[in-house]
Amino acid sequence: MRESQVAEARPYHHGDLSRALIDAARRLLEAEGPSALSLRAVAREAGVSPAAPYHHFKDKGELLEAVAGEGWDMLDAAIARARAQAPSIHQALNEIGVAYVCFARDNPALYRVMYDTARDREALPGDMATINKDSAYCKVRDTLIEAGGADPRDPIDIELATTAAWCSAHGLAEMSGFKQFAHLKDALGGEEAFFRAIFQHMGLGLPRTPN
Amino acid sequence: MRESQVAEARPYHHGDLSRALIDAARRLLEAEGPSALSLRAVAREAGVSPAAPYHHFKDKGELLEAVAGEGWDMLDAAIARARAQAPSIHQALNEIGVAYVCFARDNPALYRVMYDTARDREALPGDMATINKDSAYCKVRDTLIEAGGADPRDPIDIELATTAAWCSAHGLAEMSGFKQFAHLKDALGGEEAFFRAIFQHMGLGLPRTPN
DNA sequence: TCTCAATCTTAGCGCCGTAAAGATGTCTTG
DNA sequence: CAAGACATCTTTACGGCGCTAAGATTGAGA
Repeated sequence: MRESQVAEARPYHHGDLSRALIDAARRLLEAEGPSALSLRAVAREAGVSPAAPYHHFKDKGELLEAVAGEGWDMLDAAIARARAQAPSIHQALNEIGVAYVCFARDNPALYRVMYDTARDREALPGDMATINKDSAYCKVRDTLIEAGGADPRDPIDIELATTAAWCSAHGLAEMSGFKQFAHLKDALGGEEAFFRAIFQHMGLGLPRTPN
Repeated sequence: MRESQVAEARPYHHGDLSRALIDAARRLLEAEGPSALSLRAVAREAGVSPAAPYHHFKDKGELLEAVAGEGWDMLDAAIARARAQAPSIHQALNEIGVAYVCFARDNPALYRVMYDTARDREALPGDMATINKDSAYCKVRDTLIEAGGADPRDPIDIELATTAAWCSAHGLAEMSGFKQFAHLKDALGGEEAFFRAIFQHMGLGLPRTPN
């Protein structure tokens, strides 16, 4: 080591700062929470000046969008895994739901950023169907049809059923970290059991009876 | 008018600044959105100096808690109205759900503040049952029992069913403003029809069939 | 009336997002 | 290989933020 400098004096032009910034943001996000994620802190974490990110992202929002994008990819992968491992089609829906909520529980800050950035934008889960055939939304939709929870010949019904399932899971995901459920989780023997019980009550994908 | 001053030079000690600050916050919140709500802006809106609020609230969070508290009161009232007006017990659940989501749609920024402050705290909807017998949570729970969606002799089942319903509604409420549902809302002839259709698919409070 | 405590203001700290302008290194073209 | 064009990064600076400390003002109780 030619210098006692620990960070060994980053070279000329850094190489791939976009990548480094996104990684730094994700690190900070899960370590300190969403409120602590400032653009300056990200730059600090990546070892560059506060203005450097602006050569790779238009503003803070655009960096967060990039972070959120990776989040959606991770979520897609988790849903795919859950669906592949489910023993039956009827269990698949519950497994997908549990996987969804577990993702939110394990990446709470990332999950919030994903929806915060999706809120304002034009594209959102419902629209992902048109963008990405491997999206979690499509997997939920197809599983729902296969399980008999939606009429495969009625596009509106399909979208409604998928949206209903998605919203239910999102609601639980948003509240999964709330401390008041602690006694329910204890009573049921763990968080996943709690999630499963809630999904049971939601009756996702079950044939609907008239009201 | 003794002065061309429009705001006519606020008197000695203002009178009830807490109240004025909460009102100013709510005004700003719905006018400019949650991100625009700074403590300084609230003070400006109320016509006092940036430091004045600190004599009434420990910090920004405490002011937001006060705002959120009024939000929960408003929500309780809306739920009570919906339940009272429902013609049948089975329709009551759907009406409550629709009222809940309409509240979130009509007060989006307030709704976010309500959950943002609830997230960190110890108390939350599930816990409100112990605090306020008139809370929306209790109304949902009682209606659920009456409709046969929960076993009245199983406290755990009651809480699970209520939580499931609550989470479903919250999920839809959170996403109710997403622009991608526009075509569904159009196809169904309005926002409320869309909410109703989603709740229909969720099957809230219906007797559950085994999985 | 005098004092005191509550309330409000001014001033200032360090943080933030962002813009403008200068420095530094790479790439292209002759 | 030289030289200018270009991308990338840094420095500096602006206004706004949450919050604190110290000083001014005022209403209320002794």
